[in-house]
Amino acid sequence: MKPIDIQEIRSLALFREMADINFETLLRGAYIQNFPPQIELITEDEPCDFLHIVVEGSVELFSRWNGRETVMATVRPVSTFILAAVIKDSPYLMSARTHEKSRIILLPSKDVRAVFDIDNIFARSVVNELAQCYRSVVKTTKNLKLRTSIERLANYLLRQYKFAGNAVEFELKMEKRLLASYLGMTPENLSRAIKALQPYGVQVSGSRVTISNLADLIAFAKPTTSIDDPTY
Amino acid sequence: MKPIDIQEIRSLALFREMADINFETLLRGAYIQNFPPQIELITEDEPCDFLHIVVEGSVELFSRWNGRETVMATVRPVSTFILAAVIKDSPYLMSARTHEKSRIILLPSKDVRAVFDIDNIFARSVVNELAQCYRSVVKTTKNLKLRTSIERLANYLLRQYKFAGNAVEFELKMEKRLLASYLGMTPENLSRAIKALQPYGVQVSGSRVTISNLADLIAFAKPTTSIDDPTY
DNA sequence: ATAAGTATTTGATGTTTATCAAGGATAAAG
DNA sequence: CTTTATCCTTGATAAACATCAAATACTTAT
Repeated sequence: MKPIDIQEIRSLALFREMADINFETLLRGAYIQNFPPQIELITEDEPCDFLHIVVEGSVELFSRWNGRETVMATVRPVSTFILAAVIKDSPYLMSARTHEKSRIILLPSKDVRAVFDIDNIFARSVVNELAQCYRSVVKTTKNLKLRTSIERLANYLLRQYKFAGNAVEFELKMEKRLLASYLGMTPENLSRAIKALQPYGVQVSGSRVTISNLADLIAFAKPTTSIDDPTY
Repeated sequence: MKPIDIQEIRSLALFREMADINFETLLRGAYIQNFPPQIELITEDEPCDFLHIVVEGSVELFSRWNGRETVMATVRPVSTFILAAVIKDSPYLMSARTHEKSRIILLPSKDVRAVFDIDNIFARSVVNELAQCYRSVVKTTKNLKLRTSIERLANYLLRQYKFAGNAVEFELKMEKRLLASYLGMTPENLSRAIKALQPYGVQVSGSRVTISNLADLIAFAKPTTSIDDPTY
């Protein structure tokens, strides 16, 4: 593993404060691997063997039922996924596949649990991370139950606007097909939803988004911290 | 507080294994209160002052946005709610109101956090509880994104059937209006969804549910552990 | 027990969203 | 630079779901 990777992982909130010796224990058992795009890394319902950390590229978390499939989240560097399954030693609730070519670190679950058992600082970081994850999924549920698909898109664009440093022009971070699934709609309806936002000052050409009338878009989207602020 | 209540709380997974002295610290700052039905106990976006424990009655967790409202969960004795907000010292993401007349214990957030800081066993219980909560909301999201409203109802009925000890006759635990909101549909559509399940051997009269053809209902609902098993 | 109020059901209708089919744009591969 | 494949868009249609209004069934209070 490259020293630069180790640095980056160590700087994650989850690992930042733990004892050196325990961090080293985790690293000793760690694998690092490069995966091509579209490789299924983990599969729903299977036992949980590793805590995954995306170092480069990106990973989709998705779920299948009865022939249908939905994107639950996209994980970008540097962050971990499926911590809850690792801690509870339970099967995965979601599948994961690389979207782009990705570099992934695999920490054996039992090492993570062993360190969790002896390092109280790490245990506290795990609590914070899980509380964060929990709140994030609650926001997702509220978003799905309280808003129409056009409203979800409008608020998604405003979140991206903010993420881009209040830039009224930015690039979509994923293909529209994936974005549609993430937002809980079909690709066809995403196309139509984009058109429906034109009167509120949104232009999308390819992956380039331009918000020409921020005030109108905000008035339509009615964003609220308790759904749309990821830090809240 | 009655000794019987203390017993029950102590027997919750969250408090079962912590040191006596710390449990007593929590109790010292605790309030217990009786609330009439339909009292708003906590309000979304407000600072989080207490960890709540329902001892008797029931509480709805719900959320509002733009004049709409949705039921996120129903909390029944004996269990806690809004642990994540307490631990992160963040505003509530959901509102809560008593559904029936309820007895609620209030543990000041700062006491909970103080004990969390010194009692590692308690901290580990918090992790387990949060991981559980997280997985539960992920299941909710999958349920909403992958299933139609009739499918959600069918699987809900099967979960209740199981919860009632595999009884093909049982009572709905909440009013249909609330159930509809919980399942992400209108009351009108819940009525129609119930009718739509008649061909699969479901009769509902008032709050009494009878499943006369379990095999057919299962074949239609296609339940899966990774969405429908609360212990998974 | 009766009346008033609330919850549920039903029918009619409208909106939202999905599906299917086809055409157009874009990107990767030769 | 062209071909091929993939993705995206558009239109037509259908299904799912919401809304409104009215009727019926429950509850609750008197």
